Amino acid sequence: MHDIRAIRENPVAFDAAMTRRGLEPQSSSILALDEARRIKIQAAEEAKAAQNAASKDVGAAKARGDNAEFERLRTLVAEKKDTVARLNDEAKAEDARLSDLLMGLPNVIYDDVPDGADESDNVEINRHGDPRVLDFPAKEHYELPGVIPGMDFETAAKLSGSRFVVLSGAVARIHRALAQFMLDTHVDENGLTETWTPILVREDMMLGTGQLPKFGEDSYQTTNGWWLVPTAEVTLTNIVNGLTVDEDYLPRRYVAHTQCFRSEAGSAGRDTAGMLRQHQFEKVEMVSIVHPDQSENEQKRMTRCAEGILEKLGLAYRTVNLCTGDIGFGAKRTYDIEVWLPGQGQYREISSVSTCGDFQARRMNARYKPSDGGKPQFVHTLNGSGLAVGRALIAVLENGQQTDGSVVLPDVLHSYLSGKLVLTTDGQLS
RNA sequence: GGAGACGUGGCCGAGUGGUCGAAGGCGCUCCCCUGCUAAGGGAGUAGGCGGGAAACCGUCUCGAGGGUUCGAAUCCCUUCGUCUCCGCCA
Repeated sequence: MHDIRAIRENPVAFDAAMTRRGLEPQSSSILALDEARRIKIQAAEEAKAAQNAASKDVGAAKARGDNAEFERLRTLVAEKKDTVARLNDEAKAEDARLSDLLMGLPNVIYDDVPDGADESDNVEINRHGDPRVLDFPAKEHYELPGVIPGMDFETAAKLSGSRFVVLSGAVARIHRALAQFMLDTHVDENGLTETWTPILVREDMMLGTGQLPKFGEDSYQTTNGWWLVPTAEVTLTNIVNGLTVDEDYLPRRYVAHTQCFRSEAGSAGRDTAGMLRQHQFEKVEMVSIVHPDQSENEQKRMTRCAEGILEKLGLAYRTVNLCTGDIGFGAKRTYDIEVWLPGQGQYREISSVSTCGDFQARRMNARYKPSDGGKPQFVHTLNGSGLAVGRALIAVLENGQQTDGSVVLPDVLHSYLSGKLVLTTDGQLS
């Protein structure tokens, strides 16, 4: 949601911001709606003020016991009522029109976000480790002999359809180990608060974080109106929905390991092999609710948290600043972290760390009360994957592959795998 | 799933149709007094929206939405949530 006052004050800047998003200038239609809305509000409030004043006179007459005057005034006020109701409805309608328009417009992007049309224009800002060079043809994760028995797409298709998977045995264990490792690291070393949330949410929550109203096609909804979260960003961020917290409540740093559900509408045919892109997947998600002055540092901090997981897993990655054509609806800036996948011979997204400024906070009406006693201000919200578990599994499997087809797993998983850090070619841990 | 109760300001808690944005208490802020890890006195203490340079004015908000009424925190409906009892259950 955008600050209508800011648009009023500087419509040119707002149009420039929307243009960077590839949209037409919006300010003239916004300001027209705003003007109409304010006129209606004024008219409605003036009429209501008159009615309220008259109603007091009615009460006074009644109290006095002046029945004739009471009846006369009562009729008079009754007549005003219709006008007030009409003007009020009109004001609400104008307000809704403006709100609908604003809710559908994406966040204003920071200046240091590169211009560009698609992911090829993203700008690399960090790189760690060297892509592993194999002296044999690299396999994709689902081609590895030790993986095949534990990653069953046929059974999943029978159960649920395409873009689902059944994991079993060692592969399922490694998948779980990765999630636990990430969660523990974030809690023990990064100071995030472990959180467990619902994954079915009300529509308002999806509006709050920006999945709705524009991207309903990307998520699933139950018959009674709940939405399955596409990411725990929805629940973790909306924890502060509707709240005005004390300043010293901030920052709030959450991490949760949850299932995520995405329809993947529009990505038909893409990444159909393996478990890179699924309708249901797990993710360890980080969310920070911070004071506006802290959000710039916080994005760096969160990015380091995500990168740290990859470093501990011994995986090569690069971090890119998403360009204007690739960045999401609610973000002001997004750093994607891409892990090297030998099987594909390329870097693929495994984490996305976004700062949303006060964009989501305005939608959620999430504020903090300054310690100095000032008026409540909107908080800033950030979210980042730390990491996508399924993709981390892929990365670990592909990067650990050996000449003989076995897979050597990262040392940090030692305690999570009972010390068995090799996935043998027949699918066992040893 | 069935039956019932409840939802007021930062907190507690009055208020069942009339000048109530809302008594009182607590907490907090400022001032005075006192003079020492006590007490007392006074004032102030929600937010959104609209108008205004500002002071300030108007409007809305007593979980949320709608309705009845000249007028609702108070009556009605819907909805969300909490609690109690019964049933069921991982």
